[in-house]
Amino acid sequence: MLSGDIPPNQTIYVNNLNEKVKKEELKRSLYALCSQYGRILDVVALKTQKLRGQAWVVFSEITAATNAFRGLQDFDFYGKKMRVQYAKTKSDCIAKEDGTYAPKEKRKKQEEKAAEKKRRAEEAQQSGPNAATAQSNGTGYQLSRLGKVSQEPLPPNNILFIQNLPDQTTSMMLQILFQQYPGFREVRMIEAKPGIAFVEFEDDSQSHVAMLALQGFKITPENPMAISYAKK
DNA sequence: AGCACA
Repeated sequence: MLSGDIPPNQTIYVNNLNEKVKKEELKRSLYALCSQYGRILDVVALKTQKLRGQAWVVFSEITAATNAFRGLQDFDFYGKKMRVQYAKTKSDCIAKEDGTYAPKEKRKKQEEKAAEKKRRAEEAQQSGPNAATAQSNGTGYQLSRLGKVSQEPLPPNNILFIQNLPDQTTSMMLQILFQQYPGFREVRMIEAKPGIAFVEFEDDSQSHVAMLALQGFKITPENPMAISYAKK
């Protein structure tokens, strides 16, 4: 078995990831994908020579990690099959929770950190706040956004209309989520209209299944997506 | 292939 000798851990270790994906997007997409299995406390990814192509997703429960471990094995993610294992050690954010956290043995890692920081600057990517670091939200609805969500009842349609998406959402993120449901065809986003998207399925019943499954799904903790049928 | 986190 792939898990080999590694005992269950509430953090999963994922590798064989597409190294071309920018770090922030990678983390956000992993957050979105893994949220289906439970509450996520943190997503860690580094693009250093040694650590690119890998990530750690920290769940609040081991059971969630176990479900993700099984459910996401070989999942097609940015064109590569995810390989999932349990992490070998406890994540810092967990250690901090249970009081066992001990600051690192410094030096030697410092150089790596510095290099990473430099790389990040070169990447010159637009960044948002934490995003994937998530959690501790409670009821966190963004009222300004939700106010804009229209809620008229509409007749079934094979095309879904998605609202209240966070600004950093990409069509690839939505594809990763929606392609898990049968009949998926494509995602369409409009540059001029942030926060919304259209997702097309082959027929009404298939779009309905996806709508039920992903209704209220949070790509970030503040943005539960509002899914309705598109207008004809 | 590669198991980190300020």
